Amino acid sequence: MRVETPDIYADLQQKLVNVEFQPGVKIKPAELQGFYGCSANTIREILLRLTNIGLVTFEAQRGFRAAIATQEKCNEITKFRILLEQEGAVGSMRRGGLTWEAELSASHHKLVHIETEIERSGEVQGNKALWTEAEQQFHKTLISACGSEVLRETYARIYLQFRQQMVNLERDFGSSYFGTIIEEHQAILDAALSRDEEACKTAIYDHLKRNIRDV
Amino acid sequence: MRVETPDIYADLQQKLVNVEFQPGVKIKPAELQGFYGCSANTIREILLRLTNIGLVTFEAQRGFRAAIATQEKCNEITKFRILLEQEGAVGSMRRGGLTWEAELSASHHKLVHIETEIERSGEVQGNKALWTEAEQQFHKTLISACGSEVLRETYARIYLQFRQQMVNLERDFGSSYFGTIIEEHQAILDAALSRDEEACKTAIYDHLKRNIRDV
DNA sequence: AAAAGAAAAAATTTCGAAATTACTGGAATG
DNA sequence: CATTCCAGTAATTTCGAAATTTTTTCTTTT
Repeated sequence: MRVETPDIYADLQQKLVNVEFQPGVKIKPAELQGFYGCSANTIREILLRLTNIGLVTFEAQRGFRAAIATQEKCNEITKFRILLEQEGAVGSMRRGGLTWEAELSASHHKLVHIETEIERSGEVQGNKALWTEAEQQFHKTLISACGSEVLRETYARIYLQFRQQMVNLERDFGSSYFGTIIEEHQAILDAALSRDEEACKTAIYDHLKRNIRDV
Repeated sequence: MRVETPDIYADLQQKLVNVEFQPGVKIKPAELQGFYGCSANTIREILLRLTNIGLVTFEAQRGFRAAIATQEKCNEITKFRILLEQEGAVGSMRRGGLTWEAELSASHHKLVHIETEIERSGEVQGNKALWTEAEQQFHKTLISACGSEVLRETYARIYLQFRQQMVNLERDFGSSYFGTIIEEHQAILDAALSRDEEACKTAIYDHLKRNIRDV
């Protein structure tokens, strides 16, 4: 197996986000070297870059680990995500035009389609990567017209950390879960398209509040 | 000259923040290697980590540059900094106790001392590093009790970028500059200590708004 | 038997060089 | 005269191994 460095980066990111490395587990360049067919140094460099976005932790002389968060930190990530998403959504509602509305509708449509399918079939595991991608796209599109690249980049980081630490560890992907999620995404879409800033902020909060838990 | 890796990191960060590398200029590991007495690879790794905090840009196969921002991006950084600092300050006002108040007073006292000295003597250049440090400490302390490590880390990044892109490029360090700054810092301190959230948010905005310019 | 210490093993970090890729300046072509 | 092509040069990226540091294991001591 011979792949380019950017592909290795993408693959590792995807594996981390989807918890193929258990949070807290050690990640040794020398072990991945064989799998990816490159030197340990190249892996090291990639891991160093993944620490930038918070998916990996790095301690000098002690190597890398898949990031692990306490419940308190999970709460921080969630609250911070809410702050950024509310700010970004409001920005988009003020500056976004027809193109933004169309893109938001489109990404929502795709998302609902996948969520409905999962709810109908009950098959979560096989559709998770597909759903992850669509969910990210919807939220990304929501804030895409906010006019701040800086905000979007920070949001992207936090979103991945959120996913790594929470979505995949969700206790209950049971029967009613996707039904609820569908409603929440609908509420965000409706508020955004009708340019109701307060309603949209509330909908975002309601969508994410389940991840804030008592310590 | 033989130094440890963390020292090289700190030194380069300090140089970048204080614009000893002009924004946009190429930074070549092979050239710094001699100065720091280590291999080019070590420099490369350090630069990679400095891209994490936005002080350096990296493009595959094209190496590193001191980050350079358009006026638009400067505006984004400023607005984002305002958002984070307002959120953090409000958090501190709600959760911070006597210790926080004392630390804030202390860092403000130091800052005012330096600013007054600069205003009196007119000697900016020689005191800049000292002032930079004190200014950062004050703002950092302001949000230190907000209860969110995630927010504080993001703020730290943005603060450094702000400094790199703006403070050092400030057109006018003239006579009245530090007088104005002193008043603004005082307004922030007063509002924070009296737990007046709206006044504090306004004071933060007023302190930073000069950096938002028309494109 | 627990704690401290020493030796061995494993992992991380640094290095110098080889391989790859981008850049520069000049010659050939239209 | 401008443009493209080509070689030479310079920079970046990758590599495998050496040096350093941490971790583990086994011995010794209290």
